[in-house]
Amino acid sequence: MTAVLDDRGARVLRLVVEEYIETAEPVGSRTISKKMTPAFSPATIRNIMADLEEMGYLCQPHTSAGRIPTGAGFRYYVNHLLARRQLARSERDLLRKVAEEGGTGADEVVRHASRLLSTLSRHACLVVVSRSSHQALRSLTLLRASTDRILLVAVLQGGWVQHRLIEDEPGITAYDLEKINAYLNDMAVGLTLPQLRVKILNEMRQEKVRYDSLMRKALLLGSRALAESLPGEVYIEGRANILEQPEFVEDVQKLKRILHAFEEKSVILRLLDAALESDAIQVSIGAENTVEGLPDISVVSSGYHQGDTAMGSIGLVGPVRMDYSRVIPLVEYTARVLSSILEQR
Amino acid sequence: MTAVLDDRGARVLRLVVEEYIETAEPVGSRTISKKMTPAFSPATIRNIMADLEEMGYLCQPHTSAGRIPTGAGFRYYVNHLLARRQLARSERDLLRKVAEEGGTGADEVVRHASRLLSTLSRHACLVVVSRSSHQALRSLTLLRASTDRILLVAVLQGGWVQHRLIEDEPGITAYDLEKINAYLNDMAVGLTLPQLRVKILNEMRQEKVRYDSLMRKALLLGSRALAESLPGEVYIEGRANILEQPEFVEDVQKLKRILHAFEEKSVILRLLDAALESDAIQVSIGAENTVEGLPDISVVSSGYHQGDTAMGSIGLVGPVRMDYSRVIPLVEYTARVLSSILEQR
DNA sequence: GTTGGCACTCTGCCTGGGCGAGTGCTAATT
DNA sequence: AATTAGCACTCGCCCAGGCAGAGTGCCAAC
Repeated sequence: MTAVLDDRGARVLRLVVEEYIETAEPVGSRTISKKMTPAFSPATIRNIMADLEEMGYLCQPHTSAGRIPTGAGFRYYVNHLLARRQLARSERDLLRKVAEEGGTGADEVVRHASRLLSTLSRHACLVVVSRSSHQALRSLTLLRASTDRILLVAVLQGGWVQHRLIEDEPGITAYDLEKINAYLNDMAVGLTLPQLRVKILNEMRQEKVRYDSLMRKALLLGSRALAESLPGEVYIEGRANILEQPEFVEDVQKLKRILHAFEEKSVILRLLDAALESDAIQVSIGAENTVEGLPDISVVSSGYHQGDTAMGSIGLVGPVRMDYSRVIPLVEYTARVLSSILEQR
Repeated sequence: MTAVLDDRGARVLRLVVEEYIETAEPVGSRTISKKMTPAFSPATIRNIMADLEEMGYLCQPHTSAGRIPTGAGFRYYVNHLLARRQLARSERDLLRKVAEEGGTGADEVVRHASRLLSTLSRHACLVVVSRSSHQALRSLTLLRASTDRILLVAVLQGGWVQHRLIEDEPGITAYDLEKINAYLNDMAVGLTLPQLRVKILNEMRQEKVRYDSLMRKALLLGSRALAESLPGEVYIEGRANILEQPEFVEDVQKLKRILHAFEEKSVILRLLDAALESDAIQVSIGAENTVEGLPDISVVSSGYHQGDTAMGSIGLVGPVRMDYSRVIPLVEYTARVLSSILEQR
């Protein structure tokens, strides 16, 4: 699979890929011949291209059209041939500046960055904000929301706010609630949500709890609130950008599949899965991603973090024929900016 | 404009519209002739259709094709000819059942209903949850979110929760915050947010406030938190459904415009504007809506409410050639279910 | 190893003719 | 006076055929 190419072959492959990225049309030997330095005649190029085809890097949509890169071809290109284009200073500044003005809440910042990234890249941008099980609690408050519902508000390290409604334990007065708040807060602050959950379950087994009905209520409410882990948030910006890609517009089936995928949170999560735990950039080309039925898209994604804890991932979705040399640095830089902004809070 | 049709004309118009809704193709005189009871020959139908064209209800895409209804034709159909189809009992039950299981928070319920409506109708469904200026506050709480930020949590009548981060007034201790909470809560409960805002501004002018620094801080925080009214929420479900419509698929420009519109909150708001304050169903056909540049879509929408206060609106977006006889009752019923579910909390 | 030449293949595009659907008009019919 | 049959006409659509262009593979020459 990973047959190594000699210098000439690599150059041709690179030119074919880049030409194809630009035009979305099969690339012929003449075109490459003109672009090569040192120049070779079309005939020579044809020979080389035939070799590349044999190795599985190129293919012909039909006899006697030009060639287009295969998935493997793109993969080789990304792994070995990619000249990572520097972002223009103006773009870097724009990204940083706009992202910094993104709003007060951490969620807003993330969303803002994603919108910006989608505009700059002209691709659809997905973001996952994983409700981190690593963020420590800064405060935990229960409020009465209605006669039979209580609102749990959790503020996490770094400006993340979560709330959740829980069914009420009957007979909790406002006064009780205050006590319970104080009690839970004492227990909770500094822990992560999963840690808190374990702690609560442990406490509940303690002897003393049996005799203190208030404590019992507090623990019950707490355990109920944390029964399911808080779900992550998913944002998508720039969906309309997928219509900029001729290969999607020409095939409505693909369009449908992509738009459908965008409506399922679980699918998005799987698309950005790879990037979640790592800060390195992840490139999934064509069928490489873990989602069945989307063999025509590439995902370029990166995790972002807050201090030491992974917070989520951000990524672009486009056709296999993506301009990786531009998209990769864009995503990389955005993730970095995001991390650095989040760090400051 | 509103030229009244005689019985025959009305029948032909109705058949043309319904046929066109079904097939998306221009409708010829022969087709109508076969469907009419009592039957008329194609020639007669042609005469009638020519009359309808003169009145502006029909038009021909080109000489010697069949006819398609104009916007005015659809309008006349909706206003005078529409046989409102009953929803199947199964659909009604499904809608009600699923919507009732929609979750704990009011937002979740709304979102759920919208998702369901989009599936049943096979159109894109928009919902606006207007952060009502009519909902009374049930509680108002300030929490420390970080060293220089405070979190405002507002619980409104009926299970709506809002939060917002505000910049801190320096030097507010946890103890202060508790006092401030008690003070603000006293003032706020039972008022709507705009009312509270006015009250706060009034209080600030009072003499006594000058001498009580805590009160001053409280009012300052309050006024800052309410400086901008809380924005509404917008949800869109079933975007992929617009690809089910041949007229959109065939024209990428339309597709782009629609998808772009879906990415702008303000545009969505304007699309559902008409329905916001009224509980009656609103039908905007083609260019009738208030958004420039979307002359090809129809919006069928209805407000929903909670008790006596309007909460927002829900609507379907599709091509002008929508099956109004089905879509209208669907939206109507969903809005009603939504209102009744919200009432129970 | 590289190149020029050549025959071949395939697509895209244009053209023209035939077909079908639909129309408008007029004259005949009821 | 309303309806209908008949007829000539107009388009859009589909298909076949032809042509141009781009590209290929192979072979022989450099």
